[in-house]
Formats: sequence, C-alpha cells, structure tokens
Amino acid sequence: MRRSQILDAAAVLIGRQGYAATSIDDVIRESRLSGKSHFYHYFRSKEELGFEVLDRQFERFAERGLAILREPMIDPLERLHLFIDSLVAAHAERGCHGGSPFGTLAAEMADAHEGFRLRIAQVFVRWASQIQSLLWEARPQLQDDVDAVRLSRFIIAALEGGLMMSRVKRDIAVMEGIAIDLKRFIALHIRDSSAVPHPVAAV
Amino acid sequence: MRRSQILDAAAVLIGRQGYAATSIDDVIRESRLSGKSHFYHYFRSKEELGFEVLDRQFERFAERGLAILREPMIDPLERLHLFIDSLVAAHAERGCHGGSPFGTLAAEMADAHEGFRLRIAQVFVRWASQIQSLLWEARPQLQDDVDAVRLSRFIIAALEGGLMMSRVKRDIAVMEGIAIDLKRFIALHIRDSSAVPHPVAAV
DNA sequence: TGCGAATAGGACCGATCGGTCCTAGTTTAC
DNA sequence: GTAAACTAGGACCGATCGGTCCTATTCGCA
Repeated sequence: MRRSQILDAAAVLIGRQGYAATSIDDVIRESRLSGKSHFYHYFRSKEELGFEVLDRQFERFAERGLAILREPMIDPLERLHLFIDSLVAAHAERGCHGGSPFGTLAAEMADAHEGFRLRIAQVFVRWASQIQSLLWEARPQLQDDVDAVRLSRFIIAALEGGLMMSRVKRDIAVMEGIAIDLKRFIALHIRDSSAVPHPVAAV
Repeated sequence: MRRSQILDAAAVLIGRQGYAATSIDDVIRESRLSGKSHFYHYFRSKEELGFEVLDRQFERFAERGLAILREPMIDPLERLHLFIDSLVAAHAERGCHGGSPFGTLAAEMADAHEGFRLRIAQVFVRWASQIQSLLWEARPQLQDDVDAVRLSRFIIAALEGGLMMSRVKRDIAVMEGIAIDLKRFIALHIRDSSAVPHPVAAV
C-alpha cells in the first residue's frame, strides 16, 4: 500500500528530474510520509528504491505500452505502426517533457552506476525481443533476409533518439518526423518492395 | 591559458559524469588549481562554466567531427557514410563509454535547466543544418521529394539513440548495426532507387 | 619601477544530501 | 490479548555542495 505510493511518487520524480536530482526528502514529501524513518521502514536505501522504480516502470511499460505489439487481432506491421504512434501521442500529451524514462535514466546512469546500467540494458533487451517476436510473426510479409535483431534495435534507437531531440526542442513535430521516416524504413523490409511508400510533403 | 585548462578538465569530467555530478572541487582537482578562489577568478559560477564547456564542445565537434561533412573532394553521400563511420569508430575507441556529449547532457538538463536546453537545441539545429547542406549538395543524386530537414533530424536521432543503446549494452556491435541500417535508409533516398542495397548477413 | 592580473592556499558559510536513532501511538493477524 | 508490523514525527550525523572572503606571492608589461 504505502510502499506502492512511495514507488509511484518516486517514479514521477525520477522521471521528471532524474535519479540523482531526486532526494529522499522529495519522495517523502510527494508521497506524504511522516519522516525519514518511515521511508527507511520500506526501503533499505535510495539505490533499492531506484531499482524497484525502474523494474516497476518497465513492467508497466510492458503491460501497457508494449501491449499493442501483442494484439492478436491486428496485422503485425499495423501493430508496429500503432505502437510508434502511441509513443508519439504519449510524448505530445506530456508536452514533450520527460522523454523515455529508460533513455533518460540510461544517459544519466550508464557510466555512473553499474547496477542501473545492467538493469537498463535488460529493459532494452526485453523491449527489443517483443519487437523481434512481432517481426517473426510478420515474416510472411517480410523479405527473407531481414535481420530482426538489428532492425528491432534500430527501431528502438530511432524512437529513443527522436524522443530526446523532440524533448530538447520542445517540438512534437520533430518526433512526428522521426515516426514517419521510421515507418518508411520498416516498409523497406516488406516483400515485393516496389511498395516502398512515398516521402511525405517536403517542408 | 589556465582558463582553457579548466574548460578542458571540466569537459572531460562533465562528459564522463554529467553536469550535476561534477563538482567544482572535482574540476579544481583535475585542472590542478590551487583553490576555489582560483576557480572563481575565471568563472562567475558553475553555470557559466557549464555553458562555456558546452559551447566549446560543439565548436570542437563542428571543427573536427563535422569537418568530414564539408570535404569538397569527396562525394557528398560518401562523406555522410564516412561521418557515420567516424562516430562509430570514436565510440569504439572510448570503449562504449560516454555516448554523445550532447545527447547525455540533453537527457540530463532538458527538463531541469532552460538555459542548457536552449543551448543544446541550438547544437542540434547547427548539426542538422550541416547535414542539410550536404544533402542539398547531393541533390542531383537524390530523389526530388527528399525532405532534407526531416532526414537530417532522423539521421541525428538514430545516431544519438544508437550511441545511447550501445553505451548501455557496452557493445559496439549495437552501434555498428545502427550504422548499417542508417546507411540503408539514406540509400533509400537515392534517385533510381532500384539500387537499394541488400541487408547484410542476418545474425 | 610600479601596477594590475594571475597564481596560490586556506578558512568559512548555509544548505542539502543519504542515512541513523529514538520514541510513541495505531492496526492487524494469530 | 499480545506481538509484530505499520504510521507518525523529530533530532541528529558526517559529508559534500556551490559560493564567499581574505591574505600572500609571482609575473608580465608599460
């Protein structure tokens, strides 16, 4: 109960300000605890809190954000497009604040804290494997020599980079442009690729 | 003299640990100053130091890293490939540590400090405009409807996302795969696009 | 020769950090 | 009924943070 309130509050704060910039006192204030001992009743350290927040964030992302990738009634490649669109929409809703929770944490912690680095690496592996499953499912529509591992990584990299740039420029159009080009790149792998779509109107 | 030593040391430290995690005392130690007043003789605040480090990093990047994009004797698209390869090589040399100095700083500061956000946004604008110039130069080889602004942003986003993922996984192969796919995407824009290259061997 | 900038070094400040310790009232489960 | 867990609240600790202040010495240049 209280424990999950703390995790929720910490997730918001860490997502907004980063791990290091979020103090225990911030978390206590945000989750309306009564003091530090109350916090340390549930968590042994800030590090433990950070780990659990990260795990929880990915579980929620896997349940909610990645769920569309597994929808059995929709064409696989259509699902991939819907997933990309959902990331764009979510970023727009946040007013281009806060990018990807994993990308932001990755940039902050990758070289500073090995425990976080390994956990974030796992997040990307699991995310990529979801896309790989989808690509496997779509293989009748795809060219025979599609490298699903490489393509799944490229999709994630483009999305993460796009979120970062869009956040910095505070312009959702940047992310929308990334999404358009990413879809065109995915279409490049479709069998009988004479169907490569046309670039959208130039700016 | 001393001032540039401070900036060099601070650039290394901020690139390695981020802005907030780099203390003035760290910078003083690394640049072998004699005390805080010595540091504050050259800089009014940590913020001023951070701004100058960022400006300096981009100037160096524009002079050295982006120089290849302007080489007049090499085919424009070939230059773009060489540029991508140079980023991969630089990342490999660093042992996949420290990603892009701008991407890392962007993730840390975009929502926390408006001054940094605006400066980093400018960095990406200037970087993108270099690529746009190259694409303009290459327009005889490109399809008529190529959106140079969008494409240049996509290239940067893929590179930044790739550096981030490669850093998290500590595996240069991730970045190499991104580079391969990014080149294939660029090739998609070449006129007479029957020449779309084949995907490289599947894993 | 003299003056200002650069160099050197240290004491100090208020604030904040993660974390500990202690007391005490209230639920909850066996 | 009673022990264990949960809630509440505050004092406190050593360390570190960005930043100020003060005193000397050395150096380049007019």
